[in-house]
Amino acid sequence: MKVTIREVARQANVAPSTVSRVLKNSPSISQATKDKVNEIIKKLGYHPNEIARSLANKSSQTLGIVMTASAEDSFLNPFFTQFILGVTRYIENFDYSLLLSSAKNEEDELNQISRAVNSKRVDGIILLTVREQDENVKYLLKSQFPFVVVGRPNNEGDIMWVDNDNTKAMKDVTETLISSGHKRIAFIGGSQKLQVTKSRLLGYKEALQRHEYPVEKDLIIEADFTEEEGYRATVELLKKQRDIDAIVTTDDLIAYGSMGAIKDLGYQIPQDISVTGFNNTLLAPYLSPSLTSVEINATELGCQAAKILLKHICDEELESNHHIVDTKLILRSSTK
Amino acid sequence: MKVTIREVARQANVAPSTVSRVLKNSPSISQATKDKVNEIIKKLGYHPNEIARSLANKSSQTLGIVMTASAEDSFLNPFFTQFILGVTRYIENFDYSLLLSSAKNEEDELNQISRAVNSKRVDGIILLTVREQDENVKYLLKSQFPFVVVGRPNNEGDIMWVDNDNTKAMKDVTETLISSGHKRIAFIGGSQKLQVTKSRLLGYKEALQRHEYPVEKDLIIEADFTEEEGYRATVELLKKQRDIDAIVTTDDLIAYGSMGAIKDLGYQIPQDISVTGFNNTLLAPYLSPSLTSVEINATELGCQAAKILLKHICDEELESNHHIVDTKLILRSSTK
DNA sequence: CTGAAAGCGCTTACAG
DNA sequence: CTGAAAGCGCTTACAG
Repeated sequence: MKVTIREVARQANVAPSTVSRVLKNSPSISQATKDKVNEIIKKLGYHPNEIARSLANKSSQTLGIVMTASAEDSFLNPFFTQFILGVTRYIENFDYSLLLSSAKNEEDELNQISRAVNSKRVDGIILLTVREQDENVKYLLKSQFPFVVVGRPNNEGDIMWVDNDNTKAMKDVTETLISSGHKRIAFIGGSQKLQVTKSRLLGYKEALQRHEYPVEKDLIIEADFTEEEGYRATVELLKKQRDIDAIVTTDDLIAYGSMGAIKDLGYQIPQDISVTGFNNTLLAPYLSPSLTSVEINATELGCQAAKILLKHICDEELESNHHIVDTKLILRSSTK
Repeated sequence: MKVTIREVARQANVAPSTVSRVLKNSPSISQATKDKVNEIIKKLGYHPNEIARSLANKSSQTLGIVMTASAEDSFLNPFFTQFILGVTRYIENFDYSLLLSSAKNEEDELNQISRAVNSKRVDGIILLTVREQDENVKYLLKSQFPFVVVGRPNNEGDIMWVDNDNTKAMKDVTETLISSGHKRIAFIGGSQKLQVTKSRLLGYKEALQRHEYPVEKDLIIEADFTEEEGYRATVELLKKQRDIDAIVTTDDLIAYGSMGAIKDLGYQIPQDISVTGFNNTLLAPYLSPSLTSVEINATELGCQAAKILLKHICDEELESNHHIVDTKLILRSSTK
């Protein structure tokens, strides 16, 4: 037999509204009544129906995440799982849940998002990516629906976001290489249209300039986030240029491809050329040589994204509309 | 201004119940009325409130998954992400959603599960693991709540499950090695208390017996699912035994550790000793030599788990209480 | 083919 | 300190 608030009320000889107040531990209820009601609750094993609660409260106590097409195929990256873990860990303290949906492709993302928004099943949404002209962001802004994005958006002021300090992270990498004696450092990054590439490239340049190294255009090269592209870019680089003694990349997979090219061209890692990755994926410790990379702390990003979004939803004061999560350079055998 | 079914009804000059029927495309509504109502729905951008729907229907149109403690820390395994993807892809065709929660540890799992059950927020639950004496399973059984588990349970008859045919998979691996001329094949597996280890060990034995190879106790060794344990087990094996020319393992990480030990002891892979992994993790293609492994099709497992559970929830006829997902042996350079 | 009414299981403003 | 009533936004059995 199903037990509802009415049944509890009946057996406790009180009104349903009283039971409801006991449930939220309202100060206006006498201790005696609370004890009596709680006893019946326990006896009957009563648990409130959260659907009914959501309807009455007009709040689903749920956040939503749409797995984007791009997030899916990069299974190499533990990012998604770790991020989710950070989110769930944080929100369960507030009795919030996480609703997940997956988009088949880029266009499908908007469907998933609008469904989540319109169905009233979530109180807020976390976007795992931001694009240059982001339709998802535009839609959410127009709908005045609470959301937070992962990654630094163009129009920073308007929306909430969490991200690493990519510029600082890449500056660290480059400066570490400089201080260990590397003289000519190349940069292989993703599309320079991406904000994340821009930021990391900037960090690379800042480090060079700070140490009065020239910034050479020919040492900066674009590659997609694949092994093949890392390989291609590295071959291109090493065929034309001499004296390169380090290559920094913006992704472990690019670095892996790069390492393959370096070996194939007869160089040794790190004796002749040092290589660094980014994102500290599962791969990094298992490559040979193991790959120096940058840990981005995805769990912490998830936690902070949830935190900022939840605060906004609960109308709490936000000190800032964003949060920067620290990175950590993990030194391994691919650098000297 | 929020738009509800009442507002649509008012503007269309019909009753809310009629709008509701139009929404589910009830055959008892005239086409003229449907057209009229649909026009208003479109004009107002009306979307039903799914929370209210759930309450009225007593169905949340949602499945739940609890991330177990063990699932979390094996980030090497893309299993979780792929599985989730399979689930979401399948259920969205039925307008179902996926609710995710994470357990801090083994005991916390039951909390998460009972919360999901009692809150009425999910119509069914997917368990990512089954244990020997599984409290979660007991609880769900007692609650008469729909659920499906990943992995073959002890009391197969009672509950729904999806799994690979681990026995067949390992038999394939072993027979492939036999047919390529390997003479003395060792087995390193996880705890023999685990059903999955038992099944894989059985496959190994069946292959040997079928080809009239002796089953030697000394060639079968237990190790945890870590690199270190794979290393330890392999050293133990190779120190005591001669003429081993292949080692099959039940996990890529064990295989990775094993490969390290083989190299350190001065043997070549695969010339002297072939090695195989299992689960075809992200690692496998990137190791040197790249690792032969067994693809378990986690996405398909997720899809089938969702399918069987959804059918049960919808009271559809189930041909079977379980589903076996095919595995695929991926041959790479670690075997000859 | 359509509508009025009751109900899903809660919450909360109001009254006492 | 507590209760009766109305409401959250839907659905569906019943009546016509």
